[in-house]
Amino acid sequence: MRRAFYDRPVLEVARDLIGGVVRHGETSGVIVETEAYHESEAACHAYVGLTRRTSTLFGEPGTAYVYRSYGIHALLNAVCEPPGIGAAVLIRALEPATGVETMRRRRGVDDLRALCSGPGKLTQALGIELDLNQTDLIDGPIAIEPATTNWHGARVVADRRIGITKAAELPWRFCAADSRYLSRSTTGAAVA
DNA sequence: CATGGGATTGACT
DNA sequence: GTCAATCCCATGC
Repeated sequence: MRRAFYDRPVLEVARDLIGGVVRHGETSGVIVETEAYHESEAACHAYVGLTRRTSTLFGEPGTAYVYRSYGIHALLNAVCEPPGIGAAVLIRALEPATGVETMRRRRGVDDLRALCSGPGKLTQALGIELDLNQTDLIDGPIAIEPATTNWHGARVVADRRIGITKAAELPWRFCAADSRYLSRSTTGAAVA
């Protein structure tokens, strides 16, 4: 993607990333699930304002925000909106594409559907750790490529975000309808 | 400096 | 369905 792709309202970016391809080294997968986070709502890390932790979120759009969750997992986000606004899209699930054997080795499981069907799983499968926080998604080790033509027009459904206690009512989770590689099934309605 | 809380996962009842 | 693992970092004394 070009930087301008991320320099837009985070909800639009979250929806438009469905079908895109995340690549790190030889491993890659098609994005089938995302969530949007914005400084205006309490579930977003940037809600507390500018701190050492959140400085990445307030930086250049098209930057990777990688942080540790529950002391165990690394979670990957794409920073959005202009500098000074804290917003990002959490990449929650991928359909494995390339480097599948490497993913299986890193994950310690064989089932294709278990490799990247969760935000902590996909970072493990792609070998993404905290040292990649703040790296550039336009010209850095992690790349996000546009959707291939067969993903254009793919149906997207919106739903409530998963695993949060604040602002849980917002329908800011976006999923490829009928994908078999989601972290959880959906109940939401189709999005334009 | 001590404390508390997670944008999760996998193992177990 | 329940629950512990484990660490970064914000906050408060």
